[in-house]
Amino acid sequence: MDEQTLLSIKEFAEFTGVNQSTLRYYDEIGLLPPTSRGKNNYRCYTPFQVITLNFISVLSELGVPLATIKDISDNRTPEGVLELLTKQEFELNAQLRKIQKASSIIHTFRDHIQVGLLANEEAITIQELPEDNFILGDENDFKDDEKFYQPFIKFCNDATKNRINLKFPIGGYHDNWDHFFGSPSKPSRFFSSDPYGNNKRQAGRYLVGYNRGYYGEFDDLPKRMKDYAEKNKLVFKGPVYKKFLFDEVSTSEKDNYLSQVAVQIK
Amino acid sequence: MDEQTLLSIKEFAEFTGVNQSTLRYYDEIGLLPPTSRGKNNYRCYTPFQVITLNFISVLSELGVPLATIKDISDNRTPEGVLELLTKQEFELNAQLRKIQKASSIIHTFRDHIQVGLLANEEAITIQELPEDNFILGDENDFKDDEKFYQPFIKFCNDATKNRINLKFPIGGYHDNWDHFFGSPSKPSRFFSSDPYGNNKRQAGRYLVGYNRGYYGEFDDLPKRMKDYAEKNKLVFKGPVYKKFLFDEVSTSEKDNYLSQVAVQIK
DNA sequence: TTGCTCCTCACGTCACGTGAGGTGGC
DNA sequence: TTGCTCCTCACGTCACGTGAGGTGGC
Repeated sequence: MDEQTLLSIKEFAEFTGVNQSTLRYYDEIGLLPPTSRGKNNYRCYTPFQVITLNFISVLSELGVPLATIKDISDNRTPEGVLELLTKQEFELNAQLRKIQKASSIIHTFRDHIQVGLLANEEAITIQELPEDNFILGDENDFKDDEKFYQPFIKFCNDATKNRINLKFPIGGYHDNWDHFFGSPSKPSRFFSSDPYGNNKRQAGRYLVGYNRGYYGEFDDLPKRMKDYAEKNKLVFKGPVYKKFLFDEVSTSEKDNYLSQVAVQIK
Repeated sequence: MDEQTLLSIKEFAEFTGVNQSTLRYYDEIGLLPPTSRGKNNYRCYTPFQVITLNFISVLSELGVPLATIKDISDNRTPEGVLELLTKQEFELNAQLRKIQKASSIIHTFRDHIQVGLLANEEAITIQELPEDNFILGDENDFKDDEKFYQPFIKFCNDATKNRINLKFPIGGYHDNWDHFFGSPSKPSRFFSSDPYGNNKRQAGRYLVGYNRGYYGEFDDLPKRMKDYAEKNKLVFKGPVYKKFLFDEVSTSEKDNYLSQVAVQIK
């Protein structure tokens, strides 16, 4: 093995896309020492170490600790490496599912904000809404004229039990229009806008209104929607859905939260 | 907001699955300070901060730096958050592709090792092999009686140009049987066992032999395969494929590398 | 007194990245 | 002399995790 056929740290880094300082670190911890040292004490790698390093970096990028990789590598046998790889394929599937879940969470939030930005906030409008999945929480129990902190805490508490993933946006649900009109800030239940949820908001024509203000503040929106419905001879059916298009996540000012209220029309 | 409706750090950690020490750290860097401090200086969180924290942890788990999250969060507007999320959805797709690529690399290595473990190393056998994708490198140029270090370095050098991902297992390719028989350790080309490659090893009947030893050491395997073919009146067609089932990655001893040689039978 | 929950501060850790200061051959 | 590649050593960084030692109310 003459020196011409060995790789300098620069070439080795270029072939593998791994930083030189990372290579020195791998040398330091004994994970991948160069095959030899040339004149000037330069590190020399054999071309085939490209294969080893590439394998190491695939595992490392997947989050396998270097100590684990070193353990296997120090005492590598086909059986041992096979076991690691089998475990990793399993792990990879878990990672894939996690990313897909994160993707759907981000998509749902993005969708909420986008609907908010496109909304004509002042107007009450009739809209054709598509089917929408969600998961309902247990029935809320408002004692006296309590705010919704307690019911919300209960909703969080029961989340695991109800298979609710609290990372999706959360909305309010009223059994029917009269319930909403009577106590607009006290939803019968909370729901999670989980696209894999097994409750469905039907596709169809909805009367939709918006309101700026903190969670539960609807000002005169219930009345404006009712007036609109009476003027246009509309009859409501089914539950009332409240979504918080702008909330904690997307606005710093509480007065600027944007709620959407939707109820289906017969 | 009386203290009963505020969450202790313990409850907050339980609702969100985030460690208490992480919460203290988020407080310290100003990313998510508790709404207030109770008696004893205890941290008190409002229930709705569950939403904020969940959002933070989704982003953080995707690798968004806390400093970036804090920047957006400090001055959050629907437009700003929308922009971040749009960027993140793009990023997520890149992550997905990366994981899928890693998955196929790991699967391919696993497959190589598994074939090696199941192989009857002593025997020359006729096997029905499935179609197999790969990517061919440029033609090798062996000067004099040079070892394959130089050609291999050239293969690595040209990898990007040839769209070869060096993270997949690498094998040797001979244009035909005579070339292999004449110089078994000097393949015409190297190839990468990339399942998305656009070269294909045909499905069909192959004569397959194995040999223990370092890269390029085939001992009497060529002769044994030839003898077997003559005895059984087999005629070879097409190229010879050499795979390294056990290599740098799966064995520490060079003498224990396991090569597989396969050539199609008419 | 014991248990429990919380507090702060300091230090450790993982996998590097970033200089600072120096070498050695063209 | 200048440029280039490499070296070592020290220190920084990111996002926490882990104690150690202390408080405060039942």
